[in-house]
Amino acid sequence: MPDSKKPTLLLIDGHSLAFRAFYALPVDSFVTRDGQHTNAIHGFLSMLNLLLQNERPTHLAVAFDKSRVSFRTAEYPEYKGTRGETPPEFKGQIPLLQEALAAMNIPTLEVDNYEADDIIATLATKGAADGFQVLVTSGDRDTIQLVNDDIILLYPNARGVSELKRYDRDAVVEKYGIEPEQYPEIAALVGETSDNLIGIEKVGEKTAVKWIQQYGSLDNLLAHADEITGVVGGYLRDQQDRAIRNRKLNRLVTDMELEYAPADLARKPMNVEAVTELFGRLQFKALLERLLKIEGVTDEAKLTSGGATASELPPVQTPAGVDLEAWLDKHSDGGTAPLGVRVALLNGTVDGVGIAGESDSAWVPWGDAVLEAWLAGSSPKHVYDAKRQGKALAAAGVELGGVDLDPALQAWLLRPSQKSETLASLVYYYLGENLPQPDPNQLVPETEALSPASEAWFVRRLAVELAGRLDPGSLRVLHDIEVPLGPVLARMEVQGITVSATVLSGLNERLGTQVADIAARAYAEIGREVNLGSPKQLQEVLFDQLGMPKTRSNKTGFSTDAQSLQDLQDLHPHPFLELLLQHRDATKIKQIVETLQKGLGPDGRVHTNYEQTGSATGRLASNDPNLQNIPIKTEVGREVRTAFVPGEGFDTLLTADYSQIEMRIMAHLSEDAGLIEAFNSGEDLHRFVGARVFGVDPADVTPTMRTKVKAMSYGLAYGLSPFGLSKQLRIDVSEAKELIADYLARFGGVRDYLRGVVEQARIDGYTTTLFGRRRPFGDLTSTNRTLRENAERQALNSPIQGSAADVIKIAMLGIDADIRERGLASRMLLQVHDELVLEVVAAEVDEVTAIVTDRMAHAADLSVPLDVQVGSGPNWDAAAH
DNA sequence: AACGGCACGTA
DNA sequence: CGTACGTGCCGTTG
Repeated sequence: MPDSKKPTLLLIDGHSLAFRAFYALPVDSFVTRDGQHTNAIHGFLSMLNLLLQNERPTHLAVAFDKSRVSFRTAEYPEYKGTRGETPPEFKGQIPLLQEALAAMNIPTLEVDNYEADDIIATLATKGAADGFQVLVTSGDRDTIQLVNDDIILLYPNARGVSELKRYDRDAVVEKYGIEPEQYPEIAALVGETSDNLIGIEKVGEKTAVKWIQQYGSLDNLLAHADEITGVVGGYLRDQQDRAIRNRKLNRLVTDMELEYAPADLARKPMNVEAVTELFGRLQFKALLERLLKIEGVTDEAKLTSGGATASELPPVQTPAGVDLEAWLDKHSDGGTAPLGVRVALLNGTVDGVGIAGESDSAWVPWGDAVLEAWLAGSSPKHVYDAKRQGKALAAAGVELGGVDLDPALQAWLLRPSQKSETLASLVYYYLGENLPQPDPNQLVPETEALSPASEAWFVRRLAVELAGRLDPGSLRVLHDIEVPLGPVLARMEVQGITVSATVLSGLNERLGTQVADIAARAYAEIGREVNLGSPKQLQEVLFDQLGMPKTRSNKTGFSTDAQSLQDLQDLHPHPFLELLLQHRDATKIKQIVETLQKGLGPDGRVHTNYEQTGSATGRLASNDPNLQNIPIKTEVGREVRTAFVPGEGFDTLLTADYSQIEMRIMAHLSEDAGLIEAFNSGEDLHRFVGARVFGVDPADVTPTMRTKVKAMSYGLAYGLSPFGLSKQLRIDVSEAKELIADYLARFGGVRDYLRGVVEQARIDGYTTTLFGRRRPFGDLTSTNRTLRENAERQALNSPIQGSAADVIKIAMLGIDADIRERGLASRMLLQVHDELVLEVVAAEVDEVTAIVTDRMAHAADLSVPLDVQVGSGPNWDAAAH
C-alpha cells in the first residue's frame, strides 16, 4: 500500500493501457448501437476504477502519445517500425477516452514530438522530488527505469489490464536481478522487438544481466569489451553501436516543459452530468454506477455541492430605490456595460432578482419600482435562459428588455448537438468552477443555494466567456436571430391556441368505439385476445401462430412496423394484418387527442413550449404538448386539426407556409441552373424536374414519374441511398440507382454542391447555414463506416434544414415586429418548421396576410423566389389551402 | 419509478 | 441502408 503520509500521484500511460485493454477484451462484445467500438475505453476505465478504489491517489494524470512520430523516430526512423497499422476498431476510441477523462475532470497531457512515457518520466521524477508517492501505470517496459524508493510501477500482466503487477525496487531486483536504473542497459543489449530495436546477437536477458552485474553499467561494459571472451564477446565488440543507439533511444526524458506540475494534478470531482451523458452514449451502465459509487456520489447535487467554488464571490449588496439606481448606474458604467441578471422564483412567482457586474453583485427583492423600470428598459443584460426568465417576469407584470447575451443560447450555438445544459453544468464546463446547489431531495439542504446575485455573477462571466468562443457567423445568428426570437416565442407560448374540447371529446369517443371494434374483430381473426400494442405479443401471433415469413429483424426479434406489415400483406395476406394497421392508426390518433385534452388549460387553450435549443440544425422543437406533430396525412388525422380554432375575440385562423423551402434553398446554395429555372418558371416543380430527368415534355410527365422524382428530390437533402429509395418507391435497387444517376446527371450543380458540402465539412469540421449558424462534426473522418456515413448524411442535410430554420425565424421576427408596431390585435401562435399559424380578427385579415406574405417571402434574398401559401378559415384544417 | 426499445406523428 | 424532432406504450430493471 502507498505511504499513507505522502500524497499519492498516479500517472497513467493512456495509449499503452488502452491498447492492452483493446486486446484483452473482445471487440465484438463492446459496440454501441451506432457501431462505435468501445472495448478499449471500457477496459481502460474499468482499470482506472480499480486503481482509484485501491490506490486512492490524491493526484492523477493520464499521458498520451500525440502521434506516432517523436524525436526518437526523427533520430532513428525504424524506431517502432515493426508496429503495423492501428486496427480500425481501435482508432476512434482514443478521442472518446479522452472525452471521458475530461468529463471525469482528469487532466490529460500530450506533447508534440514526445511519447507518453517521457511525460510520465518527467512528472514522476518531479513528483518524487516534491515528496509524492508516485505510481506509474504503463504497459511499456521502459518505464521500469523509473522505479525507485518513491516510484512504483504497476504493470499489466498477460491477462490484460484487470490485474496489475506491482514493481517496487525490490520486486525489480527480484525479477531481473538488477537495479531499476540498470534495466534500460539490459534492454539495450538484448534489444526490444516491439520497438524494432535490435540488440547484440546471441545476447539474451541472462547474459546481459550477468554483464551488467559484473561491470555495473553499459559504458563500463563497453570500455572493457575486450575482456569478454568467446563468440558473444566478438558480437559485443562488433555490434556495440546498436547497444549505444538502443540505450539512447530507451532513455526517458525527465526534464520536459509541461503545462502541469505534479501539485496541479490534484483530483477534482468529476462532472457527473458530462460523465452520465457520455457513458450513456457509450452504453456503459454498470461502469457508470461503479464509478459514481467510488466517487461517493449518489446524485449530482451532492457532488456539485461538495466541490468548492474556486473564485472569490463578490459580496452581495442589497441596494433599493435611489440607491439601486445609483448602484445600477455605477456598475453598468452609466448603462453601457451589460450586467448579469438572475430571476429568483419562489413557488412559481418572482421572489426577487440577482444582478451582477464584474466584481459586484446585488440582491433586490421583488417590488422595487426602480428594479422593474430597469428590467423593462434597454440597459444591456446577460440572462441565462432569457425566454423562461422573461416569461416569469411577464407573469409578474414586467416585460424584460435589453437582453444582450444568453449563455443557454450561446452554449447551444457553440455545440448545437449537445442536450441543453443547466447553468451549473455550463459554469462547470466553461469556467471550471462549481456552482453550489442544494440537494432537492433533502428537506434541510446541506448546502445553501447560491444567492441569485452570485448566480447572476456567474451568468455574466459565462456570457462573456462564451461570446469569446463564438465565431463571427454564430455571433450574428445569436444577436440577429436567436436572442430577439426569445420574447417572440415566449409570447406565442403564453398566448397558446384555442382547442375545442367538444371536438376533441367527440373525436375521442368515436375513436374509442372504433378501437374496441377493430380490436374485437382482430381477436376474432386469431382466436384469442392479445395486447395489440405489444410488439412482443404481436411477434408471437404473426410468426409463431400464423406462420408468416420473418420481417426485418430488430433488437427484440422481428419488426412489426407498418412497412413490415404492408410487406407481409403482399407475401402472406391475412385479415388480421389490415385490422392491426387500422388499430394502430386509430390508437395513435386517440393518443394524440388525449394528449391535447390533458394539455388544455383553464383558458381553453393549449400552451406548447418551444425548445429554442432543442435541435442540432437550428430548428425549434415543441413539447408539452408537441404541436409540431399534429396529424394531417389522413382523413381522421385532419379531424384533429379541426379542433384548433380562433380564440375569443378572433375570427379566423390564418396559416402561411413555404412551399418546398428546402428545395429552394438547395437551388440557391447549389446554384444549379436547372433547378433555379424550375423555380423561376412557375411550372410545378416535380413536373419540371421529371421532364428533365426522363427527357420528356412537362405535359407528358406521368403520375408515376412525378412520384418518383418527388421522392428523389426530397430524399436528396437527406443523403438518400439507392437502397432507401428503392424501398420507399417499391422499385428495384438497380432502378433506384439509375434514377439517382439520371437525376444527378441532369442537375449537376446539385450533385457538385452536395459532394462539396461534405468535403468542406470534413476539412472545416463543421457546416454552416446561409446565415452563419454552425454545426460541428467529429465523425466525418472516422474510420468506422457507420459513424462516418451517418455524419456525412447529417452534414449534407444540416445547411439545408438549418438555413430553412434561419429563414422562418427571420420571418417570425419581422411579422412579430410589424404586428406590434401597427398595434394589431392578431397574433402569431404556432410555428411548424415551414408553417406559421396566426389567429386574426376579421378586420385585419388583409393586412395580416400582406405582412405575413411579405415578411416570409423576403426573409432571405435567394436566387429563387420564396413562395408563400396563405390560407384562412374557421379552424386549422380549413385554413390550410 | 426509471429506462431502453419500438412504433409513429410532423416538417 | 433518409434528416430533424416528441410522445406513448410495453417490458425490463431497480
